[in-house]
Amino acid sequence: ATAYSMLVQCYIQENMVNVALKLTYQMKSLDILPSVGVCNSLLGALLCGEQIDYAWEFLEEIQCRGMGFDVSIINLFLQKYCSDSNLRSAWKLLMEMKQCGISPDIVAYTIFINSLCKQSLWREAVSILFKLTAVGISIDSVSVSSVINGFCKVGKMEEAFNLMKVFNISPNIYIYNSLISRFCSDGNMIAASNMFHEMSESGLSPDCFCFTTMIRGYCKIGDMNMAHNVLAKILKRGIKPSVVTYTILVDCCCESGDMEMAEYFFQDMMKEGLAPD
RNA sequence: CUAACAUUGAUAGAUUA
Repeated sequence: ATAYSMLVQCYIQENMVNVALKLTYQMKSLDILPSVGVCNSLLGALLCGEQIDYAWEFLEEIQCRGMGFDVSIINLFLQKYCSDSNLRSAWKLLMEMKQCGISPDIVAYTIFINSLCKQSLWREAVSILFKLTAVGISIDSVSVSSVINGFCKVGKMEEAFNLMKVFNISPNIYIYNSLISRFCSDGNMIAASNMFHEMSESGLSPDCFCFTTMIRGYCKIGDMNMAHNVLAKILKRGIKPSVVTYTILVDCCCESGDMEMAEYFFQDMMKEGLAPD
């Protein structure tokens, strides 16, 4: 069974999903049941590659054979609906899974909540959070950060801070980055850098996303020195900058007509082994 | 039964008739 599982995983990584699928069916005919992990990777790959019919077919097979069937598998389908903005089907699935004896977990609800926020339905998102606490599902920082990000995107900062208080969540780097990102968009680099320091001082290590957000902020107010500074900090810390990091810098230089600087950042990106997109 | 591994959710840039 382990050998089969590893093979399947490898085929998926090599983008040979169909081979992996066949192999899994072969396992079943030998009465070897693939684990939940294997089913998950396979379904994830199928849904990602828009081979949705195969995915459903495989799901049925999973149910019939009594293979590892749990909430994480359903969550993949939920995620698929939500990334297609098909909230109605997602909600239907949430309801139906209960009837199959699988109760949605915080991950399932977070997928849905996140999708609500993306469509500016914050009230609904928050009300689900409250309902969950009422039925004894504990709210984690991921679910809250999803809503906070939604609030930050539209500048509802008070609501964002409030939510943290209400659910007694201390900010992690995702939450900090959402907040900082708002300040950067507003060109308020004083607030942004204060937040950034607060984050570092509370023992969290900012990642490439956080630094990139700061770079975007400094670029926005035309402070290329500080932007450059932040980039230097990233490299010094041994964090890998991304294509996005450099794109922001190059874009900013181009806009201000400083082609020399733009060229410099572009070359630097290549040196880091990053391919422009 | 235990352990290990694998699997599902949140954050940054650019594209607009």
